[in-house]
Amino acid sequence: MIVMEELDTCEVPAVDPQRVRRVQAKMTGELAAQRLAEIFAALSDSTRLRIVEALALEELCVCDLSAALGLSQSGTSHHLRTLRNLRLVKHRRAGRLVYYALDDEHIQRLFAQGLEHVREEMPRSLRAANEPGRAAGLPSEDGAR
Amino acid sequence: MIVMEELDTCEVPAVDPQRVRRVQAKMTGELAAQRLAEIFAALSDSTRLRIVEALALEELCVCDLSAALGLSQSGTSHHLRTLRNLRLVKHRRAGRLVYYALDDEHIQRLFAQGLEHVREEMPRSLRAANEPGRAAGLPSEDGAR
DNA sequence: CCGACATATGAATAGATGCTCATATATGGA
DNA sequence: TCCATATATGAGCATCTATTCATATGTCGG
Repeated sequence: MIVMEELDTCEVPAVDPQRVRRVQAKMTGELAAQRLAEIFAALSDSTRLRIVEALALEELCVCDLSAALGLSQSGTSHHLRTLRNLRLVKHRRAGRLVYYALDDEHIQRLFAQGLEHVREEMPRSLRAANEPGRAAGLPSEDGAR
Repeated sequence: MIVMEELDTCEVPAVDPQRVRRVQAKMTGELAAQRLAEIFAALSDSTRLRIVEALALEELCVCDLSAALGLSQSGTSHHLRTLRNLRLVKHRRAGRLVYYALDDEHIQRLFAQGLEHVREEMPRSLRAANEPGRAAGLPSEDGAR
């Protein structure tokens, strides 16, 4: 039916055309793939992942988030914008502060699911993960008060 | 205990030091975050996502995969290497052909979970997703046989 | 062993991305 | 209104990444 002139667009001859067609018929399509890729891209940066993990624990304002992860204010804000644009986080103002939180549980589940996979592959290296008490240059007990 | 000299490493004053410490204590740590980021990075490309989706449907050799998605042989191979390096796909030889498949269900679940999220956000645009019968330049019914 | 086919890989290039510095916006208090 | 604080944003730079082209490796049939 369709075109047919452009059979070998990709110059690759199919070994099993039936299988090829079967797969194509079930594929979701470029559009959704691109949208999904954007979401995974947002999670493809370790810094942003840590932000997501922190926000999964509790709502945080930008400065506390920066402090907790040892990031610059600017960098934190840029990352938050990325997450915001994809509606992965939501925010609310409280005076001059802006509190961020995960927008829904989907991302949290994605994160959890991924972590589960990682844990299986890093049996021992995971041990070194949860460091003592500080992860960056945080106020340790009496830093700021 | 620990260092303490470097309190304001990030130059950002914490609003609620207690909350900051609480979050830090529960964080997984850079290491796991980086590993996880690598995995999400592998899924952050729409082409690779389509490869994953195709392989989730059924095992495919490189040429059929290329044909199904309309990709060049070289490009397909490069992407497969990326996925292979992260142990997201496994492969087996069958003569000159090499068949690829997802390595475990973790990735499939990640993909499915992500797609679920996307579907919620794209109620109507999703309709245009599953195109007629061809997605690339595939053999249409009698192309190669 | 040789030619054909399937896959893998290296190099080169164009485009995307994270980080930092400087600055803009917004809110609250004097 | 003016200043201080909290956050957002734009520009510039160094780095990474996807894609393509050329070529290498590996397997089968003769």
